[in-house]
Amino acid sequence: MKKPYHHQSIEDKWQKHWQKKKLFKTENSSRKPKYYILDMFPYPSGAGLHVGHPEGYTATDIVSRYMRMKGYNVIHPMGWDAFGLPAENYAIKTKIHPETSTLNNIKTFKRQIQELGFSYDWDREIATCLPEYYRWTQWFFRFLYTNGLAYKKKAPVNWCKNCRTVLANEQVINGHCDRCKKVVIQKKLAQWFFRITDFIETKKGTSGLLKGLDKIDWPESTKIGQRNWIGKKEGVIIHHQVEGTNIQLDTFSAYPAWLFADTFIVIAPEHPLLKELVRGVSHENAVNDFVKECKKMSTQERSEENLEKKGVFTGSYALDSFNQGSKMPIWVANFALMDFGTGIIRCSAHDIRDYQFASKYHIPLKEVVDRVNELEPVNAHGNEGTLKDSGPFSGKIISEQLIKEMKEWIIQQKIGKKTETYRLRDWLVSRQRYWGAPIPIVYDNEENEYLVPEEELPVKLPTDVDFNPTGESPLVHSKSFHNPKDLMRIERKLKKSGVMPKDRTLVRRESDTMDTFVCSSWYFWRFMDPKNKKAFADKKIINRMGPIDLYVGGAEHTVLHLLYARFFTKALHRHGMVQYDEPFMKLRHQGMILGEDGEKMSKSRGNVINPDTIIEQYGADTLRIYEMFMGPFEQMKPWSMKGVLGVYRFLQKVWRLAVETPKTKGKPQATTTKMLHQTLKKVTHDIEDFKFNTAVSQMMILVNHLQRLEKIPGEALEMLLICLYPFAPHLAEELWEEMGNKKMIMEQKWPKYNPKLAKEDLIALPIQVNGKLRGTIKVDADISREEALDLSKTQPVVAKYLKDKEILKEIFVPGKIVNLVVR
RNA sequence: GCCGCGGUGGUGGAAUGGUAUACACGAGGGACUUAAAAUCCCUUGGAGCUUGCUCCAUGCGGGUUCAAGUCCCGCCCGCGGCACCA
Repeated sequence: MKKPYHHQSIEDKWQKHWQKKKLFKTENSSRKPKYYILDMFPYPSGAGLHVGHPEGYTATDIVSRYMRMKGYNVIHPMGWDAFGLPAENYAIKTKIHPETSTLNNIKTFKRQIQELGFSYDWDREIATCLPEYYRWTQWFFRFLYTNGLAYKKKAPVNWCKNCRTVLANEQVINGHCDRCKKVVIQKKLAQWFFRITDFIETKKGTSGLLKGLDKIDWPESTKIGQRNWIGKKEGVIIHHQVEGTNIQLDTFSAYPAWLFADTFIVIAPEHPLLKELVRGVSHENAVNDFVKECKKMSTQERSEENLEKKGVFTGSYALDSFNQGSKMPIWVANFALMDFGTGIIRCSAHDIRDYQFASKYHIPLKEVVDRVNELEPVNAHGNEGTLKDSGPFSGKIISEQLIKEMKEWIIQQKIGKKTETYRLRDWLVSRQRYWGAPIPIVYDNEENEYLVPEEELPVKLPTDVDFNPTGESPLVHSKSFHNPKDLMRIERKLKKSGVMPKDRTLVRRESDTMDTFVCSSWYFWRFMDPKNKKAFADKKIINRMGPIDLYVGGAEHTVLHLLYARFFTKALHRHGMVQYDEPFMKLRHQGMILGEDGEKMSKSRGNVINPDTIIEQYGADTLRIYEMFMGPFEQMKPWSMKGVLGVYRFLQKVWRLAVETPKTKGKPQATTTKMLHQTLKKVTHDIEDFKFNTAVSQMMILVNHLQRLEKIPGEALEMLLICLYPFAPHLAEELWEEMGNKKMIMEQKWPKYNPKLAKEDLIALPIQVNGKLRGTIKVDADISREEALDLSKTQPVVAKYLKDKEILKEIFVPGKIVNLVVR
């Protein structure tokens, strides 16, 4: 009876069956324990699904199917991160409305994802660009605003001339736009910010963005990435009086070892105190010119590594708090940055940058450590040397302990205080773009801002817009967006509630939209209660179904998305809306899949693999298993068509085993039973540890074994199919049915392996002499020490090495090894 | 410069301090076949010779240990992140 493995019809059959019967629908009311497994939802790009997507999705699908068999109520949803620049840029080029292209892309993505047979509950599908979703994104804006966590500020912002929009700090890579790679410049604009910095440290019972990391199961490198991004530095602030005035200048120091060496001070050109420091007309002119020159430069130019260090003397001196009686000239310098420390720096010969600056302008320097090499300035961050000319610290060797003492001394002497600085800034969320959620704010004739009342949400995106970027949001010129009738209605409501004075009139809406990262900062809650019309999600439900037990996605979201989602969770927690203050309990990243040439897949290189082609030729089950078998989940790895074929052959082998090999009802032989339990054990542990590649190889070992049998015991086939099911659900389901089972394989319980049966009872015990392998003996696994040693010594291959030697030491590790140390 | 990750056969990779190279790919040989494909079986880290034994191999150099791919110290190389950071 020959019947070929026909993957197309099998996969089509089971996918239809699953969908028609809604077999993966999750009820929030289930009595089973919940387990929430989430993929980072994709941006539905025009290019369609990338082979990198199914890598993560297969992993979560394996865990989902496994956990369901273990008796959990698994919530496993999928949706679309559907707002964003690419759709808008596409609209500019082709005049196709972003909504049209996005919905089209979603269709393609959904088809492709469904063809891979993932067990998503499609009744929970969401798309962030739909009004019923972004209504709640706007609700979150209201929530943050109401609680003082959203504010508008005129600030120098990162501006991309090409995209004609503001970018968050996180979207500026080396001074270049994250999207178009063009140089980013600074521009002063009124922008909306979220107060994420209020959540860095633990406060009011909500763990901070730093502390919270300690209690979650995330890759250590990701935690470190978040800590670095937050960039907490503990140090001291030093106070200085400006000579002849009451002005106080504060400088920051993270490492106070060299403070006695400092001889001059530099201040950032943007610093508000600068004006008050300028003395005399000539200095005033020079400073004004210099500030103007600095303003002309872009961030990129100003942070160029070998930018010429430039500065101008202000005419003022600060009194040195360390060296009594000394005066420190105050300079404006282009390397002093307003957004680090206090914007003012104490400078010394022990910093290469400061040293170069001082040499150029002939500013006197002082050294507090003897230099080894006269030509080189001592590195400021080195931690070697003995201090001299350093007040009470002269003669002491620099050490962690000494730094501590110096900090204490500074506080005692009242010349400074302890402080922390952070790299993290508040999150700039305004975007001068169309394809995003409108910010729910209106303005009156005096430019006062008001929140759009909740019942007026969603503030819908209009369709009468011109996409060509002008630097203003396309919404500015939309007539329907600023419809006077709507504004009057909102005005009446605002006046009625007493928020807005009677003598004013609303004139316009806020026409900026929100950063798409806002939409993706809360989507995991919407999945829990996607149809809710009264709230973004029911409070009881988000406490019941959350937090996310397992979150899987690319490592490129190490900072941005993960930090923002944590911030949202903490904001809700602080205001009593949710019981947990971390959203993602366990996080794993999939490694990037490279092209066959070992390079990143890209259209221009022509090394892109289309999942559709693989599915058509080899089937979804092959693609799924291949991507798991490629290598360690989190590791980067190149694609191999030959490898795909190998997996396909494996599945065909399984097929033939089940369909062509005669079955027997009897108990499997001892060796087969052993291998079954070993496989079950390994697959169980490997799924839980995300070691899918070795789980697959163990199943291959089992299949190779079974293939050699004349008849295959039914029990063995059953167990193999159960192990295989999470990986290749279509094939497993089909063969399960083929075996004559009435119930589906997905309804089976995940069997517990028998540790006794999984254990080998006869082992090949290696015998070493002086650590070198000299032979192995077949023995009982729990052989005694004496027996093992005796047996070892009498082995001819071993005895040869023991002849005329004195045995110094006998090592026996039960079940592992014998080592005889001789001389 | 700082932080993180990695370096094992021809290739992807496996290995709680305990037989390094599982599993897969590729290659070679054989069976089946008129032939090919498919399938199955055998061989496959390197070197040497006396062909079943010896030596050498986990980026390099040291160390700890009865025993190191694994732990420690010092380097080299590749990848990723941050960086005029006071």
